Amino acid sequence: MQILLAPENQIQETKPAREHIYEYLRKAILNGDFVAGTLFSDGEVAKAFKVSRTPVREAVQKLEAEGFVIRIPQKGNIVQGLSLIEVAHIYSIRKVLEALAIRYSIRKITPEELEQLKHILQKADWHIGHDTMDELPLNLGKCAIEFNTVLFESCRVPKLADLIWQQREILGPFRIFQPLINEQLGGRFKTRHRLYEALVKKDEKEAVKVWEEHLNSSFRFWVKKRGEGEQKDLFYEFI
Amino acid sequence: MQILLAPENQIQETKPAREHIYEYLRKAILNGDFVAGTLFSDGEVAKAFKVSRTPVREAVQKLEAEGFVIRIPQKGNIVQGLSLIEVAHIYSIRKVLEALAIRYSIRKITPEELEQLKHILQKADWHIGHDTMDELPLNLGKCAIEFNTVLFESCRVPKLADLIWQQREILGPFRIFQPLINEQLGGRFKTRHRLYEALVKKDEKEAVKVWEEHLNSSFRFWVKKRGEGEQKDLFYEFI
DNA sequence: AAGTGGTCTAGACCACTGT
DNA sequence: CAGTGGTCTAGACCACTTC
Repeated sequence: MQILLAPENQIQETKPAREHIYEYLRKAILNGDFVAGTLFSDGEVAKAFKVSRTPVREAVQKLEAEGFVIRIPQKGNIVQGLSLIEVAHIYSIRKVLEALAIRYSIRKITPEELEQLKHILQKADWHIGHDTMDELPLNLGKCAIEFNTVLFESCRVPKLADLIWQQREILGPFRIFQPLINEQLGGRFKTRHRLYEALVKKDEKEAVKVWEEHLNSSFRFWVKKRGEGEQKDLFYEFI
Repeated sequence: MQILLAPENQIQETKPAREHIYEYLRKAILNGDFVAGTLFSDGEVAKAFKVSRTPVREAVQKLEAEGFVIRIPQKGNIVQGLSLIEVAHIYSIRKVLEALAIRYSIRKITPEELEQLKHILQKADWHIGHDTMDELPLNLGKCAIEFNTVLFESCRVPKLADLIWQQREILGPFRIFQPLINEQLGGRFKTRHRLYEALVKKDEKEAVKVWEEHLNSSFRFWVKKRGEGEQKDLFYEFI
């Protein structure tokens, strides 16, 4: 795989090598540096990282378990891509999981967490008012992640939060976020404001509805961005 | 861990050793042979299986990723138990995931699959009519698994089916099934009959409702079986 | 200081691929 | 039948614990 450049970030930390490798490969896939369909072997990676093949194999096994990579017996590892249909499926799964999380949050969120959410929203508003067009997407992205982190923690169901992040990460946080922000700017945070209000009022129906709409529009954006005329088939795939 | 007996099933197949070990440990945990809280090290297992520590480590890493085991840095691996609260969470997650699968199935199930489901139900009825009390639980259990397999395949969303089986397996298929069958015998399959009818009629609301009730009663059974007076706290945990 | 556990390396071995 | 890829072993090394 000529794609993989030797990583300068060979920061010798205390973390096990397989974790470095795992994170490096995962990021590369999510960023799209590592194009879907690319074939690579453990040996190549081992050489690039100057380690033996064992830690690489372990890293790749983890990636395989999470669906980022497919290991084909005597061929090598293939970077997994996502068809639009699979994206639709993931969004459908996210809708039910995140709706469940919100229903838990309504019951369990603490006043402190509500305060934190409010604070993050204020920060986002400040950025919208003061940032240059260059900085804004990045900062707003950070705020969104902070908001979601607090939100999904507040449900107090760790396993559910894990599942949600797992699904979210498959979609790749970076690939889509920049242009999404540019296009929909404030909209993203208006829905978060509405969600916040619903959480304060403990209005479960409204909270779930807001968030589902949020995800619907997020998915519509995906379709628009890389729909290859196949939108019609998606009717049965996104529910 | 004095618990682990040397496995007689050292069936030298073509499968990698780590898979054998993974499956062995996983089954042992699910069966309850491997009591929650047990501490063990890779080395012990390696010795018991007469392999080196590398494949064991890889097997345990996989178990850790799936939440069956926790690896504690300089201590060893601990078999993960489930509190009743966590069981409640898993049932809540299962409800939304399986409901989604059924909504997909309503749209996508093929006539052949409906035929298969019908056939499995007939087989189950036959067992209820003809089996001895000894055989019945096992056979009915097999039918249930067959039914579920066809059902969750029929949604045509592989990732969703994976997630569902993953959640189901955490609960341990064996630990609970025997007594459950004995107690509720035909009831389990009455709900499956009703689900089948709803699928035929493409009645989404009814299908989802039937299945959610099915899971509710399944969870109630868990609580009854090992509720340690903490039922009250569960009110907020199972939704 | 000895012991235990975790990680990695080097290299052997085997299975499959592809001329 | 050489080449590549996947798996495992033996053993070294290091970190942390325990006495």
